[in-house]
Amino acid sequence: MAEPMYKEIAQDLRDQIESGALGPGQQLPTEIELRDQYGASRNTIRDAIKRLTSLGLVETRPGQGTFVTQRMEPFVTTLTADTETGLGGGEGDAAFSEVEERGKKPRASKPRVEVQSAAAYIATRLRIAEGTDVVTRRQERYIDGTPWSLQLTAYPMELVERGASDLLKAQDIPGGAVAYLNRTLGLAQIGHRDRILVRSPSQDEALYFKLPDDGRVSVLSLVRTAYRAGPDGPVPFRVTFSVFPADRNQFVINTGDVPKELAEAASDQYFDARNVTKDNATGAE
Amino acid sequence: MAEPMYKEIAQDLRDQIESGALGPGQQLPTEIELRDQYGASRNTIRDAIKRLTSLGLVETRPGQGTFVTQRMEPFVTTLTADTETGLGGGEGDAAFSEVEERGKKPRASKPRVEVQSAAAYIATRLRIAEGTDVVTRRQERYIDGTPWSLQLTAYPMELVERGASDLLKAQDIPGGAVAYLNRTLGLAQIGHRDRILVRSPSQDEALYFKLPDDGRVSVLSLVRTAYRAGPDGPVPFRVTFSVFPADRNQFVINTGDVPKELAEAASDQYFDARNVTKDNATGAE
DNA sequence: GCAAATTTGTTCGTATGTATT
DNA sequence: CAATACATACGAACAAATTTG
Repeated sequence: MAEPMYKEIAQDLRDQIESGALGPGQQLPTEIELRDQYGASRNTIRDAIKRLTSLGLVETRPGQGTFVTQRMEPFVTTLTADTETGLGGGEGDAAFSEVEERGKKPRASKPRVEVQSAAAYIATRLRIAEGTDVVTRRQERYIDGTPWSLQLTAYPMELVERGASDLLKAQDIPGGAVAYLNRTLGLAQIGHRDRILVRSPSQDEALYFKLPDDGRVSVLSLVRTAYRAGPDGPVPFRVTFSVFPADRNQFVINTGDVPKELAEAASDQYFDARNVTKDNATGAE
Repeated sequence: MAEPMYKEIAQDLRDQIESGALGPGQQLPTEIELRDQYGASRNTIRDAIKRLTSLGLVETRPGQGTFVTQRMEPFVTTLTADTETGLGGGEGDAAFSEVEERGKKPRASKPRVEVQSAAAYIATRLRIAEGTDVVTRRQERYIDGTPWSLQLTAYPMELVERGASDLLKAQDIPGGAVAYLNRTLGLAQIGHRDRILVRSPSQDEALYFKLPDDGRVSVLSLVRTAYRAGPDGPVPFRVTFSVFPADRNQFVINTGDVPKELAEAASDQYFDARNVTKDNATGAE
């Protein structure tokens, strides 16, 4: 009984949830009922519930009650490119067909195009001088009406000057920008590098994705730099920053020869992964 | 002033932190001082600080004070395989050299080997019947003494029976298990598929990684299924489950031809990524 | 459509415990 | 051992959101 009361209560409720005694979507007893059940004050009960909320196990709805969290059906994005289109990672038309294959309704906003002088984080990745003009194209993606990702792609203005004027149009580029640049400028993408990290959402991101404003749902940030051939090795010509809420997204990376179909459902993945480290922490080195 | 007081106070402190007025590691005023500064009760101040804690912006140390969070230097793992060894994703020796290249001291526990009948989450991925014997090898990895990842790999017992008896030894397999299987059984890995998701840590994982016990730091779960050639397409022969705390890990995926060196530091990555969606949320579709 | 009842949210005061210096 | 700072716990009152009658 070394643990404080609110943690004991939280643990007790947690066990009930994880054992399935309290199923997803089910309502917990009210704070008053729990107060009486556990013989604690309402504030202590609230501390216990706050803990469960922070763990993502329950959510409270003012005027209604406290409910066991219902997991959203995650969507799976394949990060490795289709070798023909050079796409992948939720880009352009490739993302759309991947979504549609799974019986969902994808939608993307019209791109918002801007010409701006490159900030450091863009300039570094495109290996151009800070302040050089770049075209940025911003887009949001939805699946079945739920906001799924935010995306910003930057191209050196030089590509427009050389004839790729459609980059400035606030319209989707049919077949994708990579194919367009190849057609128009003979610019071939020879590879790309993705960089992944997880962080808590900015306030804007939390608002846009309708995430709880206390940062308990992380976002996954994906930065893709695409390269064309150059005399001294690959040269970057495009950088895309994507943001995905971590509670509704999974990612797949295929290397070499792998089966076309995934072996297991996205929803399984979540529960399976928890079993792995069961006794690991206690194990000595 | 629609917002409750504790949120206003939290926002004010948040602005100070994000503007740099309060730098990493710096101590905030004590609860009593903040109470006087803002003219609120101590409990309200504590609510504000709890919010900042949940956002990962500050951490409190009993008896000492509240401090702006110091970010750990993230470590970067390359997920795509070295085509020669077929490794990648923090596996075996490949992981070690990647760590050492960056001037860190890697260490891995001796593998803990078990023979067990395959649970569903292993059997599905190896396409074997549930209950079939599998060899599991568990390992923990450290970088400069900090626990960095937990890993469990499962092989069908059939591989041991066919002669790969070293899989049962509680020792590292020099050159990696993939090379060993190739040497011993002529079993060539032709590809692998990674599956990534982010979730809150289990209690064991939080303990092992010394993460705060309220689940505010997520873990990234990586499931890698490796394939060999078969008459009807790729056949899985190995599945690895890895868990990485999201606050100290980044990942890189190379596709096609890309520069050897990364364009930017791991620590930049974090801050850069936040700038991207600045005005995105407010923008109409 | 409105009022009452229910449920969670916010804020305060107070007392005492625990960790660190 | 004393002082300081955060942690736990209780009680109370009122506010805000939602459902119900």
